[in-house]
Amino acid sequence: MPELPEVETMCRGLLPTVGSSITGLLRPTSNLRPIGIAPPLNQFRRRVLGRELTAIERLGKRVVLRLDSEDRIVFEPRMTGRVLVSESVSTEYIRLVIALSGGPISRVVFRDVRGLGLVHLLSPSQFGKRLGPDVIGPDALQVTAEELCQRLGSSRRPIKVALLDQQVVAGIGNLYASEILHDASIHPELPCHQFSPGQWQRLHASIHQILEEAIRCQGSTLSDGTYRTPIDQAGGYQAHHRVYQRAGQFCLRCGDQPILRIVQVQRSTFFCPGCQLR
DNA sequence: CATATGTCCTGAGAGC
DNA sequence: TGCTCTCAGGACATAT
Repeated sequence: MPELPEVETMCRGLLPTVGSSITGLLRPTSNLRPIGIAPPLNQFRRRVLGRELTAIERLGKRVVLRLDSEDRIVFEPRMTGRVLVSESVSTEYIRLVIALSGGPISRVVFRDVRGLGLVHLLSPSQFGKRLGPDVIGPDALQVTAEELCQRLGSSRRPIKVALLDQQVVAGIGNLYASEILHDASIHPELPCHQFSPGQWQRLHASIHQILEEAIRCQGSTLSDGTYRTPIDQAGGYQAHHRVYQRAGQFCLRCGDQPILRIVQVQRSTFFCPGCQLR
């Protein structure tokens, strides 16, 4: 499941496309249900053909390709969406191909097994309305401890639930939320309004610590193998997981409590009852 | 307004 | 073996 570190890895893989021009937009014929592409393919193609890529940016868990027309192509991988630049990749589940010329990368592929992902072409005003700062919170790598406290200090929600809210802070998903809270020694069910100033500081430090390390490892490739880097390699951060999918195994920090799995908002949360006190 | 729940999707794995 | 069932969780729509 692509969260901030995985999407950052996708963006870095796409960086060499800056300066290239779009020469084609293809949707492989298949029995696959077409994933959400807006506007419809013909109009999409008309607006992007011949355009130059001017920047690759990450917006929370989305990949943004800026064009010289100021339109933006936005990849939203959601659960199983993947961005690939590799030539030698299976054609299975490919939903969209962007052909390029004038640079080292000749095609960008959006592949998605479950098909929950989306690709949008947005004008500047659409982009501002749908993905502007009122809709998407500050990036998890930019947010300060003070901002976290401001945004959540009066919320009654459990911290794990609040961290998944992209309007609060952008980029954290289910996997890294558990890892971050374990690193910060904060119980996932602790309501935000009960936080001490020191806990906001620790949370902030752990957000940075965990996400930066996961980026260095190029993200987490889980046993289902759904996420891989843009050149189709496995990430490495799964070897660093301390709680995620480790229910029943002893905590790697305190060593005397087994990791528990609970469910919050219909999502699994993993934590150590010894290290993460309420 | 804040918070809670339902929905989409397909492959993997469990259980019989 | 082969079927059915459940689960995984992004973002958004709808409900309380």
